[in-house]
Amino acid sequence: MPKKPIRDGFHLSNTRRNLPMNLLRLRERIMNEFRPMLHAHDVTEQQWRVLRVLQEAEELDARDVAERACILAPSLSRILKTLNARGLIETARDSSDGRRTMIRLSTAGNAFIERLTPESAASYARLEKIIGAGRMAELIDALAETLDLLDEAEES
Amino acid sequence: MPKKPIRDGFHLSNTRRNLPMNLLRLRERIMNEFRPMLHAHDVTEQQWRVLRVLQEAEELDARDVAERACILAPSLSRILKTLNARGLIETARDSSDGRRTMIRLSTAGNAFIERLTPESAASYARLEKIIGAGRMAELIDALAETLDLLDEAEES
DNA sequence: TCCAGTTAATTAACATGTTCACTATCAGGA
DNA sequence: TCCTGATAGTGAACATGTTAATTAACTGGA
Repeated sequence: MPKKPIRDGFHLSNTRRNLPMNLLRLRERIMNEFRPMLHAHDVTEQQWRVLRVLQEAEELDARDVAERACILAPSLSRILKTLNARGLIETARDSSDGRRTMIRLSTAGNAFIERLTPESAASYARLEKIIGAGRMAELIDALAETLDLLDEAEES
Repeated sequence: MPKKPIRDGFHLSNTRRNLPMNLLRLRERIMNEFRPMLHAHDVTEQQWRVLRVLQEAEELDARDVAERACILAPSLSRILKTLNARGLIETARDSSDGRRTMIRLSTAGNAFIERLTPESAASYARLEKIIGAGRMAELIDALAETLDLLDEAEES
């Protein structure tokens, strides 16, 4: 039986020292840098994530898009409908598995991304200047490593 | 003029090395640990954040609650309405400033939090075991420091 | 005192988050 | 072949995110 004293077994950590809260707060501040740009081009954060994930992968099924963009399946259904109606993506049933929907950027979608990329890169550069390139890289590494730890723990 | 070569001025960083994306991904994994508990007690993430922020502060106006819980004013309006109807909080107009709404936990609200605290603490402890207490503390510090940097930059 | 400018909060409208339910499809065995 | 179970995707319902517009209340001067 562990004997080490716990200060207060039933006390919640202060929200200023709370990991999920700090992740949320930092992300909010950072997104404030990007939101005006996205809004000016009439895309939401989530739509932009979908487009970027597609740009990286050429073609993906909906499941992979959802996972990579951190979007739940029901939300993705609606987002894909919107992006499709807007002509930014193309969808097709997988011939080898009738359940899957394959998704890819359209020519217009690629052009759209390229139009926004300079602004996005500029915002990112501003952030990097404030945070510091070194610190920013360390933070990204720390986040990625922690993600890996959670993935490993999940498999057991 | 800086001469250092930029690999591609108009190239977006890979989403696996993207700070906002990693913040989002890690937060999602972590919240997966807490969501079942919140759902079992019929509170949303956001409602829980509001309750916890109130617990820390005794009494706050809506503006402070919104800022501390990372919730926008329109969302908070709806959430307060829900929590009030449920008897977990009490609201009153500020006597010295008719615009402000002062908010505090009700007795039932305090009891509710205390009922969930053991489960929440247990989830947090599980996470800490997976991530490592040291790494977790470092990560929280790094996030807090980065937040401070952004705050300072904003003031100028 | 009056008024223009600011702030706190709410409402509206649309997009997304979240869980549940449901359909269609696939995979593996009896 | 049939059946059970698992997977991909969608629809529904309610809560929240996001921006814009609105109302009420405060503030600081002319």
